[in-house]
Amino acid sequence: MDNPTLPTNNARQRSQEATRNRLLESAAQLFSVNGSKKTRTIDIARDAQVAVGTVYLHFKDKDALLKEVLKVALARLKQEIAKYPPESSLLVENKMTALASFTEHFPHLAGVLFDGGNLATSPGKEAFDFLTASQERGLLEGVAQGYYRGDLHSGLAARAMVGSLVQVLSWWVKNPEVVTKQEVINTLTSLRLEGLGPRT
Amino acid sequence: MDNPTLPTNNARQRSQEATRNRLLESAAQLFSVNGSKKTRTIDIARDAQVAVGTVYLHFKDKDALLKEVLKVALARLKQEIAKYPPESSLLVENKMTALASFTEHFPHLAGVLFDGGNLATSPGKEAFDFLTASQERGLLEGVAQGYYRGDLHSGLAARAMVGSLVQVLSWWVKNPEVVTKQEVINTLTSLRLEGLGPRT
Amino acid sequence: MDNPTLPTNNARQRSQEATRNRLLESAAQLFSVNGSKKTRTIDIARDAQVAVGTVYLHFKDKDALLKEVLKVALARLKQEIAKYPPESSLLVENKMTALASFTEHFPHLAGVLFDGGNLATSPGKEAFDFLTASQERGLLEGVAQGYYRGDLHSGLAARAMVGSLVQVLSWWVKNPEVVTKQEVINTLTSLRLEGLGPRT
Amino acid sequence: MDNPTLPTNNARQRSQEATRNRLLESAAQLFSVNGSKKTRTIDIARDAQVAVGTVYLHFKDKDALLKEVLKVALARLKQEIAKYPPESSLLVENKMTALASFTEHFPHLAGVLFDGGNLATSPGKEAFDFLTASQERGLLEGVAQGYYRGDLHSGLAARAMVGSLVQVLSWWVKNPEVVTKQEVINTLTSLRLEGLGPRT
DNA sequence: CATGAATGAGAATTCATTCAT
DNA sequence: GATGAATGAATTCTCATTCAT
Repeated sequence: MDNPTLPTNNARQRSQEATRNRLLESAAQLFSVNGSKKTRTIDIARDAQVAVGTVYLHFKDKDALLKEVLKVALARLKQEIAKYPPESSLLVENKMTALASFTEHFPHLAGVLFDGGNLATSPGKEAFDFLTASQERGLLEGVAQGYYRGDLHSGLAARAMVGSLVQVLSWWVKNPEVVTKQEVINTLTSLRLEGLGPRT
Repeated sequence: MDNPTLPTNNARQRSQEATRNRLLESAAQLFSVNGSKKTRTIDIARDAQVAVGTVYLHFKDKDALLKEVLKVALARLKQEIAKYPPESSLLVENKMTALASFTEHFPHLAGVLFDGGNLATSPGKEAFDFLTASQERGLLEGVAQGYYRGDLHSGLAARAMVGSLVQVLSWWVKNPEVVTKQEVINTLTSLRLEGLGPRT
Repeated sequence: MDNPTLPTNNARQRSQEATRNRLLESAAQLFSVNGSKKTRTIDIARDAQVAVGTVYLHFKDKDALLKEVLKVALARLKQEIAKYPPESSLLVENKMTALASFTEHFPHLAGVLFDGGNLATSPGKEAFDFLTASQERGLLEGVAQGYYRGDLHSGLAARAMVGSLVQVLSWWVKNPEVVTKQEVINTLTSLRLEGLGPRT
Repeated sequence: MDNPTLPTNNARQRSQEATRNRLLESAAQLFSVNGSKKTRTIDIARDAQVAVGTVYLHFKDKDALLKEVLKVALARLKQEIAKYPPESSLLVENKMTALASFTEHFPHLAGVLFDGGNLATSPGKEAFDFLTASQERGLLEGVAQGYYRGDLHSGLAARAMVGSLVQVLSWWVKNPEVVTKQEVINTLTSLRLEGLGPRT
């Protein structure tokens, strides 16, 4: 009943996938700390405990590896956001919590995704556009339902919001002990809703 | 009164300085578009219409050139801010206007200064810290005087504010025709003061 | 009479040999099209529908595979020539027919055997020397018997003859529809015997 | 009247061109002896007494260098052929002399140009086609004027002739001491005109 | 001072070969 | 025997920096 080749193949496949994942993780970590340009492929390989050639077995070249990291990061981010029911998307706090959780669970992915330098690549742009579009959509919906003010340029406001998110989260990645997750969420949420104006 | 050598020297000095300035401008432009790591020194030289060697006549190395660009950018930004009386520093609109004017007049410098990748380098850090500290100081003052709410983590809030500034302005640099300067100022100002909450 | 293991062994042996032959064929084809240096072992394996490792089960290394291909090619060529009675070896037309038949039946082998690049390697040299020596021998015999002119440098003439053979046949391999086998044979034969001079 | 910059520029230009030529020569020599694939760029650089980087200063990559060598070779060959008056193009001996002279004066270029492996590249193909077309044209003209027989497939015959030329000349490059230039010319000429048939 | 060809250390990439499964 | 992921030496190619003119 057992074909002697199948288990082997499965084991191989599993180990291959494990190697690929290790490479993605190592790359994410090193890219997020030093930037992709300053990270040498050999360092990624070493960190993942494989030979240099193995990097090229799994990814066409260094750039393809970066793109794949960004792709994974975006997927994980979407996953995290999807945990909240879509009808609650207007609740700013939920969105901020999702973003903070993503950053908390996948700090390296966040570090790469929120890195300004990577936003120039196509998957980086896609990620950035996803965030901006998502913010703009939320803004427009809120305006339509009377929750938000309608006098702002939506594209500009969306960009401003993404800017603060990205800035705060990428800083938090590197300084996780300075503030708590809750503080991050609270600050982003209330700044967004009320700005700096005094509580009424 | 005229010494035949003096004009030559002056002319030389002037042309020398002109070359240096052209190099700074070319570097700023290229750095702002492609990032410093991806910009080759030979491209800067070409853009400034000089030989590669000339770059090294004016700057110790590529890194020194980047530092100088950031230094100039920061100086120009401070200059712009200094145009407003210090006692009015609390007026958010003035600050935003200064930032927008800086971006308008020196788009390439803004592009470099507000680039996430460059903010990580040591001279970039100084610029970033200046911005953050300036925001945080403004925030704390405002809180002390009762204008601003006092329940936010000041470092976090400052970073969020810098994030939206940087994001909006660096986007505006690349899309100057989409929104007017006044829209940029208004959006940043009212988002900061009132957030997305509906007008009362 | 039949041992249950024997058929298995025979089957194995047969499949083993089949694999080896597939590898030789794939190698011949790829070598003949792209040259051995530009052909990757993995491509040979893929073409033969086996894993890379299998190549090394049948051949010590890539070079041994090339040598084997050339050896097989030379053997097949000799086989084809042997179909004609030795006493008729002087009949140029017979030789040409043998060469054309070899090329027709084993185009890939001909492609490898007649490839200038491969003729430089040690096993290629053997093949090339066989061809040249065979031509030279024929020439000298013909001279001795008064059929051929005796004023040519035999080595040089032999080389020239091999050159035209190789050139024409390797071109024919790639353009089989342009000329018929008979045209190839006729052209080679009469060019050899009479040159371009007008018929008397 | 003398601009102090001009002499410098000229000297520079001359030295640059000299370096480029040295690189072309070294490449031709090494390619012709070992083939382009087995020749390392660093060896070319060493042979030309420059650093590796210099190779890439003058040629986009290794392949561009090979193509340039082939281009130069073809140009020189045409030059040699052009030394004879066009109306004498029917004189086979003149053509053979031109080819032999080219081979004699530029053995490395001949070695590369007549290498089967290089005929796959576009400039190699161009060179080969030039030779074949030139042979075919001569053949057709000769037939028209009644000098040559008209019963051969011209394309096939042209290829056969190119084959013997290339073979003989590339062999002569590597064995210059075995036969004299005159023997080469005589053999090629009379084989072409009369074949192996006995003198009448 | 300015030039730009040359340098060469350093990084990316390839691919024949191995070996654990 | 067969497999194909992994290896790493070997090679190509890049680019900041120098220095003779």
